[in-house]
Amino acid sequence: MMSSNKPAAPRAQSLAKSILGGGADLGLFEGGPTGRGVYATLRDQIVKLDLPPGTPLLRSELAETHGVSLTPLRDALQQLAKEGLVKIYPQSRTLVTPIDMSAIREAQFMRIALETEVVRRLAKEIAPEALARLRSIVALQGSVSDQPSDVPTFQELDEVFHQTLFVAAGHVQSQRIMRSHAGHLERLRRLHLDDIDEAGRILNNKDVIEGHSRILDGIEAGDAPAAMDALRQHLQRTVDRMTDKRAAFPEYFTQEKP
Amino acid sequence: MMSSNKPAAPRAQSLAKSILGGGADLGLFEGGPTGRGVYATLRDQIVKLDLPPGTPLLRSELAETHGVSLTPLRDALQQLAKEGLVKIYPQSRTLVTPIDMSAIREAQFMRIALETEVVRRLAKEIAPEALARLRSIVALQGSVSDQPSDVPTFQELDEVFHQTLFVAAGHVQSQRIMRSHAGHLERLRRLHLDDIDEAGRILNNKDVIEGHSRILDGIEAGDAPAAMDALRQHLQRTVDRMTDKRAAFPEYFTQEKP
DNA sequence: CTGTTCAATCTAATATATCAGTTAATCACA
DNA sequence: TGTGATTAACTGATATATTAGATTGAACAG
Repeated sequence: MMSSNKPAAPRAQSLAKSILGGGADLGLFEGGPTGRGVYATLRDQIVKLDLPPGTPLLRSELAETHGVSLTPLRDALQQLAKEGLVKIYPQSRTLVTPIDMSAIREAQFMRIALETEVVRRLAKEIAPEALARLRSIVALQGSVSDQPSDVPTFQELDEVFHQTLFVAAGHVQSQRIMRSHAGHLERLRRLHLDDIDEAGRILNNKDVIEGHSRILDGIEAGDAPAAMDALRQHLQRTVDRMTDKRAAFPEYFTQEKP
Repeated sequence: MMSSNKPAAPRAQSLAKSILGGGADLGLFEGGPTGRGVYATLRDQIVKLDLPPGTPLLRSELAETHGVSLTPLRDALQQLAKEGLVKIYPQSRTLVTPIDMSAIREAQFMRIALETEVVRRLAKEIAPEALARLRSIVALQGSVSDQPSDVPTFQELDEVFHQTLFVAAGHVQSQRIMRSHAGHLERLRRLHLDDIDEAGRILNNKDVIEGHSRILDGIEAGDAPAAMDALRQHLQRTVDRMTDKRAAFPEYFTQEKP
């Protein structure tokens, strides 16, 4: 496993892009192409905090800005509301929602539950080519440097790894459903990624790679409890690193009881 | 535990209704009250197979039949499409989808994964009043007879039990998300429930009650593996009883490779 | 008889208008 | 000064009209 100080190799970048390139809507948008385009744009802006929590979304303005009529815009806002990223107040107004820690906990719960079950099943049976693919992803991660400029690529490969687990288990759809409810978590993650030093701390490449390896070791050995424990520790470690950003950005979060 | 040949006691029925009474949309519909009403009606018809797979849904007719305009009808159809119950062909037509076994497998996978994690967490920590509540639900199930007329009530209590597990673990939202993708499974179940003799065989009260009790025993003993295994067996037993209805109703199902 | 082309019809997506409810500002009164 | 009522403006939900794409059937050619 080599660690290089150059930008991520083209292979690492292209693999991540080709698998994850699909786009923001995860196939969950219903409606025509116009609405889909507005939805993707708005979702991106919300998740990237370009439209921060509390922002009022004025339909007449948005329709003009995006050059669309009220109907596809409505479709887009309804989908965003279903994901909890927007709150539509009937007959009144539409606001970007604050980051909701309970939604985040739910997303984390779902992830742990679903992915643990995936790993359990893979430990019982996995196609050799799937295991080989997972191993090669981990190896590819090892070729990505710790440089801040490579953080996005490493993170994408991390996502590829986890997605490949679901693919191998034949349950991609569950991952899609799970991810479609992860908008709050994405925003929280964004608060961290905006700080590149901190991002580096969160995504400690060596730790992540080791975690992935231990998961695969358990799977390969047919040892479901070991694989599941490795995954739990891996995911828990990720969660623990999310230092509480609420003190720095209280206005971004829902008010929660102590 | 007494088994009576009279219709389910009012308490059993009222408890189930008061908890599950919420309605068909699980809070996932976005749009106004008109669209919500049409959505609920259509979903009910689809799930009950009153609108069987393959049925074309003509918007002009539906709008007239339900006394609504095209916009709320559109909202309703889009939500149904998101749940996979309807397929909207752009610029062309809208059809009720066939029952998709892969969607059913996904729903079952999600259920097993989420509920196993719930049970695991409850075995580590559960509020005494929550455990008492679960025990009382099981006791109430024991008071429901095996009579065919009591099948709906028993089934509802079954749902109450499982929902209460999620409530106790603080993850009701995950269950809602899971159930919102269970329309295909609901239709398959419907094929069975239409045959009351078979429904009785599927829902063997004593087995179900015993399964619930073993889950709670594991939880109460703080024995996560035992509780989880009990749940797995319980859910697996339910799945196994779903005899393959495809031979009898091939036209209701998607074509699958053998 | 089969395949291709074309036009009419049908249906969903989008555009625009109207209705229904909410909100904020102003005024009157105590 | 504070409170309640009124009204105009604003915004989302619904209704209706138009556009864009798909489908079907008829006619024609080989």
